Amino acid sequence: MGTGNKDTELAPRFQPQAFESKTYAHWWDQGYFGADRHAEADTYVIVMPPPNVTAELHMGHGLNNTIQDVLIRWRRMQGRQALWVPGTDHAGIATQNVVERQLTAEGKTRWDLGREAFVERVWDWVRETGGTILDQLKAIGSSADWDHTTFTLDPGPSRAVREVFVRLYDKGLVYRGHYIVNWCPRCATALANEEVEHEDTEGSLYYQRYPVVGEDTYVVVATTRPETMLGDTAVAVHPDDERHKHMIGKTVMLPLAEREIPIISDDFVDPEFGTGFVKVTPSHDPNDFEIGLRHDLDQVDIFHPDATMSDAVPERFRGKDRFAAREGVVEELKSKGLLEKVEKHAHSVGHCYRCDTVVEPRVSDQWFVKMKPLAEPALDAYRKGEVRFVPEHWGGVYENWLSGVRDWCISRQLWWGHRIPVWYCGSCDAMLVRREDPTTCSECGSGELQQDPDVLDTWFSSWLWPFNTLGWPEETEDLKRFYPGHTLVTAPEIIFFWVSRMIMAGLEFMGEVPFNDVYLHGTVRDHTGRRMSKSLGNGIDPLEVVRIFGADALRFTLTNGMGIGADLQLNNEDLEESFHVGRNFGNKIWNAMRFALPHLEGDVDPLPDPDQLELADRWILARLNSAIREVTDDLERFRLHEAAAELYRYFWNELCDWYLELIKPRLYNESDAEARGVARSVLREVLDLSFRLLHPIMPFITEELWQRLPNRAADSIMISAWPQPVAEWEDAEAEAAIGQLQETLGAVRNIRSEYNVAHGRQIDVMIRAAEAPLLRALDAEGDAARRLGGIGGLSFDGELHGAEATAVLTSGAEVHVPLEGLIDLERERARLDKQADELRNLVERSEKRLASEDFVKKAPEAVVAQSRDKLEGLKEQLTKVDEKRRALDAH
RNA sequence: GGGCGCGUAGCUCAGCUGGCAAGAGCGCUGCCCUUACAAGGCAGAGGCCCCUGGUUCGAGUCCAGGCGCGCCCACCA
Repeated sequence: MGTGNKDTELAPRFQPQAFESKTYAHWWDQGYFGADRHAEADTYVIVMPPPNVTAELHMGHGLNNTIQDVLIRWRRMQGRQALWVPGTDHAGIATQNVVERQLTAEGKTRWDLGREAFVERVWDWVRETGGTILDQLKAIGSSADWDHTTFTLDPGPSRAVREVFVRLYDKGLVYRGHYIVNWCPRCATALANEEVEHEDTEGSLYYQRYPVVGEDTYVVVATTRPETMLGDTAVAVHPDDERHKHMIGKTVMLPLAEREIPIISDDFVDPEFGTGFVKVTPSHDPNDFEIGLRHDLDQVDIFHPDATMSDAVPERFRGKDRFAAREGVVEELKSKGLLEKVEKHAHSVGHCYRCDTVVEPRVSDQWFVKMKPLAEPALDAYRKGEVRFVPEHWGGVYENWLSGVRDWCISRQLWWGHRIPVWYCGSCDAMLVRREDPTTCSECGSGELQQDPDVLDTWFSSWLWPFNTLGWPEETEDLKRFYPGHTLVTAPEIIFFWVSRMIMAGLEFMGEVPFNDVYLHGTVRDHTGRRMSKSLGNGIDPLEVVRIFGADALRFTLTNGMGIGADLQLNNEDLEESFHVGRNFGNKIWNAMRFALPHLEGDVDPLPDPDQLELADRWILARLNSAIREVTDDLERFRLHEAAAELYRYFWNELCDWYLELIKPRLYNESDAEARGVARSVLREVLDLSFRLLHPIMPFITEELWQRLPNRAADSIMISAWPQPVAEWEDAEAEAAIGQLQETLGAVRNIRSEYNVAHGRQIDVMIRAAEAPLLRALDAEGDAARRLGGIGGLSFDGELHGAEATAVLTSGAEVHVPLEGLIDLERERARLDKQADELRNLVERSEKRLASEDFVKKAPEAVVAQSRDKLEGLKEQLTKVDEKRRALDAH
């Protein structure tokens, strides 16, 4: 970086704590996170799913933001004007609940404080804790443009909310209605359908007798909620129900309440269920509400907002909680002989998604958004391919939901949030829907205006996120330049809440979808498979992981571990087990550089002409090319786990295990400056490009090490160019040669290991029937090969005596190791027999395949040819193994 | 009631458009503190790819059915 740490000595261990925060601060100071709205390049925009403003970072955030940062860093390196827009959400109901819980602990309620003081108290809490999470995101390396940080209650987004409300109202898409909605008695507010979580519950079905007026008989209704009978205003049967249709028009006496209610007929009733008679409670059941409208039934609201019984019920029940009332009702019915029976009954019960209280359907005045007109374009856009989902099947979920979408209840009886921009005139009853606060009534001039007490659903501001963060409704430069964006990274559970609504809002207000790709990642789980959550106490604190293992280890582990659309399991009881792979990989990278650095002192020439390169150089460049191709392709297809795995494999098993070892002879040989120079140039180049490939996933260590490389092309790896494959680096010849060398050394090492040849002891190796690639490799990399195999004398095509350990390679080349005194003939026979068995097996399979006329005729020619070659090779291997085995017998 | 996902080594999982002599990490076994790395190196053991049928020259991969797990939606009185 600017200061340029040029130490050639690195600490022997990777210690991320030593540089991560310093590196991050430097990036920010240099302004690398911002996109230039005036630059020519194509943009790449991600809007961050805004975490709740008072949230603390958990692994879900860690995963979500790591993915986004990988994509942003990669696209930025590709030269796109990459903008990642961060921010926080006021999270109406969630935040209000937190503060209410604080009040509860103090023995107070929000009503004790009053609206103004309560909201001020929430603001205090937000000021105290808000934004913490953004700092925590920085600790994991997030390169969001913090200058664009937005809070959903900021003046801009607040203006946007009003603008949207008024526009939709003017279009008739926002309306006020007296409907039955989901009501949370604890939060004392309405909820949208999506905010209700259904849980299967083993409940009871109560069969209750309602005496028929004027007759000595009764009808039996079945219900899971006996207490609601106090609000019944009818009993219904199906119009075609032969058993019961004669009852239509009669009247029953509602027990306990002692009210007379009619028997009516309605198509809704399923004659198969229960007795065929249904109690109708228009105030407390969505279906009954509809029936009530059709038949003009009374609505008897038997609950207070907190679900205690209201004055509409007989005095003895008043004030009781709904569940206590249920018991009371059941007891009384039983004692009066009006409870026929009780059956077990499985059904699902709705719970508030924020406090888990059982939701109560309740009739009230609420504001709604008419969804159909907004949903149609959103469906179209999806069907035309303007929005794609990864994994694809989520598109079906999106489509399904939008196709059957119901109107969206957007008013909340909360105090924390965007106030509904509607005023009611106290003198002429006019309703004013305004962008700006009115002071007088436009109808009558009165100043007696009361603003609607409710606030808007949090998602009513979130759905504008892709453009309200860019200044909308102002026609800002940002908006023109950075809308529409490109990728949304989030979890599948908010497809309904957020993803689909953003698409609707984008189309409605901007005329374009807000992003093209929706990447949906899985859930982080603990080692027992449970979702990690605060309430379960099984979470892992990402910051603790950063402290112990570093942000890069965290990021690598998350990226590498999260298969596309799959969940990620981590062990919250053993952080070492979960994160050491990432940490170890960091250490490997660190040590590769630690090895390389002393060899890169002084001037390092650029890559020489191809004809000056050694075989190993050509090989690593070809392998690097392949890594560039694969990693880029994986990122393009959101296959981050495969990108990570490929990088791990390439860097560790090719670059470190082989290339660094192969060039050691040249690097250590000071007497051949030219050969050493070539190795240094290639080493520098390969590390440079490898660090760049690694950078999106492991930004800190790559920056730290890249800064120490000579001949850097940029001030920071963050803004260096993403590697491109180089056509001249393709080199099948080098790949074949080194490939055969690897197999040869593998065979030698295997023999050493099988015969427990001491590590320091050199052995002679004789190779017979080597093909050109292997000869070439042994010629070019002989010194290294000797070192890696602990080989003393290397000879070719000599006489066999029988007392050698032998391996036959796939090319047919034979590796013989004379082991005077060490060789155990029995053991060697067994080795060869095992090898021969395996080969015979393969030969058999291969022959069988080729013997099939269908295969030869129908399979592609290349496949058949490959199969023939393979068989030939196998046979040759087998022959040689057999030969050697016979020679051993003769010995 | 409808829909979706998953079932591959002891564990956690890759395996994308069918060509696999089925992979990785951890764990396990043996040898090695070889001057980049013991957070390491080298060598190895370990698999009815859930079951049954089908399509195909060829199935871990595609199709159908079954079993087992998980999730989502639904006006389940």
